[in-house]
Amino acid sequence: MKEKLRKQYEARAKIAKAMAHPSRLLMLDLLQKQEMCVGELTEQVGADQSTVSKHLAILKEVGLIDVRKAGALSYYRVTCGCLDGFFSCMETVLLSDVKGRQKSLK
Amino acid sequence: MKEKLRKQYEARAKIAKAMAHPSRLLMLDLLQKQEMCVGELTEQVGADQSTVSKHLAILKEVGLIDVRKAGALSYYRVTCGCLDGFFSCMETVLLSDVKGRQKSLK
DNA sequence: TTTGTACTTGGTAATATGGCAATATAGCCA
DNA sequence: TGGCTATATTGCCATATTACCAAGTACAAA
Repeated sequence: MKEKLRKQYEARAKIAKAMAHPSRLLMLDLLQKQEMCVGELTEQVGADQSTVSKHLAILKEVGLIDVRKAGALSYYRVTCGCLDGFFSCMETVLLSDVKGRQKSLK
Repeated sequence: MKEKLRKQYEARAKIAKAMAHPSRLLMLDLLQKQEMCVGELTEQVGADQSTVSKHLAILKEVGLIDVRKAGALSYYRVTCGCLDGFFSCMETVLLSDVKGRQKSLK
């Protein structure tokens, strides 16, 4: 059954796609350190509140973040503890990419 | 200097974006196990060869893969060894997401 | 040089994404 | 209830992605 594999890659791609935006990466980074409400995030990100809300919906949709509602406030936080691995791997790729480009310039 | 941080998130987002497609994830998975030429990948992915070639260019652009040319053939391979961490984290998110959804249905 | 194989690149149409403004919804307090 | 604050949703537009076909390049064998 090859169908199942394809669906698995699609599911993974959704997660990667959810992370494929600088604002959302910043938000994940912030929310990993501590939970924050939309207003705080909006200030940090520096975009329109509606835009931030949309980004949050995307991250929540794939399960990367979760909400806790307290009155009129929505506190978001990261659900998984493995994001640091993601980020450090990205840094590795970025660094080796720089090295690779330098080598190819010689 | 907040500018520098923003650029870092943009750089990371490019990597995430490069991975944000099921075919490219499959290709990364395959190329991590062994290097392959475009023809072999095309067969595995099941898309047009030009499409596969473009996906490869995207992955190469961000430094996730590298080429080795042997005559008329182009052998691609993954450059970094930390992709397994990526994939397993994605699985974690997917699993916890399923659990979360089940819980919210109760 | 001609022919064939292996890739890559350019063109194009369909679809998806990202941003802001405007509007809607929800909780709180007077 | 009415008004205020905090979020979420919707509409619309500009831009980005993706896929395929067609055309182009590169290497190799004849």
